[in-house]
Amino acid sequence: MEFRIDPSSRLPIYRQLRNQIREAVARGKLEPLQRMPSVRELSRTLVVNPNTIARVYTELEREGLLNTRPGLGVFVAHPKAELTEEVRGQRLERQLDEFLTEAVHLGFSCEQVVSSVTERVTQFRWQSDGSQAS
Amino acid sequence: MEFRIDPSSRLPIYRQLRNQIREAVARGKLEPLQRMPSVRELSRTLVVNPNTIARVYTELEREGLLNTRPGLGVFVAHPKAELTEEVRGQRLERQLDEFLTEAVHLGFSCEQVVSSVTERVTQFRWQSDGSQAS
Amino acid sequence: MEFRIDPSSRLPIYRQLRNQIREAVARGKLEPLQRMPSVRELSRTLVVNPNTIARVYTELEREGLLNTRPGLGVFVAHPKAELTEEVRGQRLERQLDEFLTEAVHLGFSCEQVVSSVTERVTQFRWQSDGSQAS
Amino acid sequence: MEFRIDPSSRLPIYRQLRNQIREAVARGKLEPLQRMPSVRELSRTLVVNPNTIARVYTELEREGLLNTRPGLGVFVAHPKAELTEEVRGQRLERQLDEFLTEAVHLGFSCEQVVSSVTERVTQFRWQSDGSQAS
DNA sequence: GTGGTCTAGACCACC
DNA sequence: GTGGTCTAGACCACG
Repeated sequence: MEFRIDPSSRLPIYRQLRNQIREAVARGKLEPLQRMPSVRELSRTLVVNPNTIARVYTELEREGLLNTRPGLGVFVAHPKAELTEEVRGQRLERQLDEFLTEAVHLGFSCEQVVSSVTERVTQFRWQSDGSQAS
Repeated sequence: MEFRIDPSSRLPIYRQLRNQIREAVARGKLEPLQRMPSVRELSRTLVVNPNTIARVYTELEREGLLNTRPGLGVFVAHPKAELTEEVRGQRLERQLDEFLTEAVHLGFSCEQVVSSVTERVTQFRWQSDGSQAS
Repeated sequence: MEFRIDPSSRLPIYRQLRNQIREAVARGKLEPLQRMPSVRELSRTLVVNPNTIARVYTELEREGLLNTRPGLGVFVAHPKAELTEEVRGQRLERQLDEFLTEAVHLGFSCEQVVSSVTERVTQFRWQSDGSQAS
Repeated sequence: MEFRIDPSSRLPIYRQLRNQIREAVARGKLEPLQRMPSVRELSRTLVVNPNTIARVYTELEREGLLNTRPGLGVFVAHPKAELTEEVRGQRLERQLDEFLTEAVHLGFSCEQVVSSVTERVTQFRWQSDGSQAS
């Protein structure tokens, strides 16, 4: 995996990196048990302070996406959904409305949006249906 | 239209309000030429610093969503998409990937996501197809 | 509320403070909507680096115990349980076993432990029953 | 006895193992005079560095839970509570408050907590009352 | 070697 | 004034 930081972005470095890792996991480009680059290593390659990298890893661990083993390194975790159905539904809806709002203001039509979704959705790693949701 | 500030959100007040206005326009709850509440009025009803409200209006005017007519008030603008086809496509894609990433991590299945979209999409005000921007 | 840091403790400063805040909330000594001391203020009174305080506040916000409003300060949040019943049950059990293990090694009897619990339990702020649990 | 290391735990290996041994003793699954697996043996079965196992045994010997007899192996010690009544009480209280704090934040009710305790308490090996320690 | 903690001090955004 | 981000550099614990 390669990550890239855009220093000219108004988005803080740690958020850029965090988002990229989250997306990579969601796309299956990073798989469970896989080892992440070490804090110092990523720090060197991205030319970013080690503390900033460590912060990203710490946050993603708290979210359950990564596991860190002291002395060994940081690893991609097995997915597990710990949230209530209600909360999960609310969050999906909120994200969806944000997306649709943006799409409207960009001037797209309903059909264009739906077809974008059905097309793009194939690039991600989904739970098999039935497992856990509303 | 009613707007609400959620103090428990980590999102700054001005962004919460800006997002709500953008969404209201996208949903057709605010229509072109409609008058917005004055800065002072909104400031009172939301119990928010007038400077903060003014900032929101200013930003939305820059985005082309609102028009300020000095002495008369602030009005919802007619939509106009000024971006190139390429930029619009990129932005939609980026927003979409963000949404899909979140959906994966929330543990939803592909089918659930697609059905949420097709259902929710009806609540927004879309361009009729073909006309899409320019 | 008063917080105290024991520099001679092997527990990191940020964990000491975090635990104290969590316990204060659980005991009702800190109530929802109440304002927390500012980062800089706590930093001065505890003679601890502001970054360390900020870290505590950030983590507690992510846990849902605190809300931070940029420019205004940090506030105690309204409680909300977002986790699955299953996860909640597992965590309670794990904490309980840890406690009981310690109690055994300290040489207490079953009766002494149960009476300690029933007595001590009154000092905390509980959900009314029925609301949400196994 | 079987011990298991959970890689997805943020707890260092040596602490996971130490806790498991302490809990096993408290539950009576490990009894006084019983022989523990050798350092090399445990190292192989858990796929853990021998130094790490040795460290655990050393620490538990210092705590008085284990006895090492050079050339013979490591054995579970006879329990002996050497602490003063005051210290024991303080420690129990501290552990208990920690447990109750967690329970509150998980959203349990008072009744649920008490019933969990009275139920779970039967799985541990308690001192008969009166004799409590010394 | 790995990650975790802490400090000092800078600069920015929010209200 | 508030909190948020980032850097530099130190020291410690883990395996």
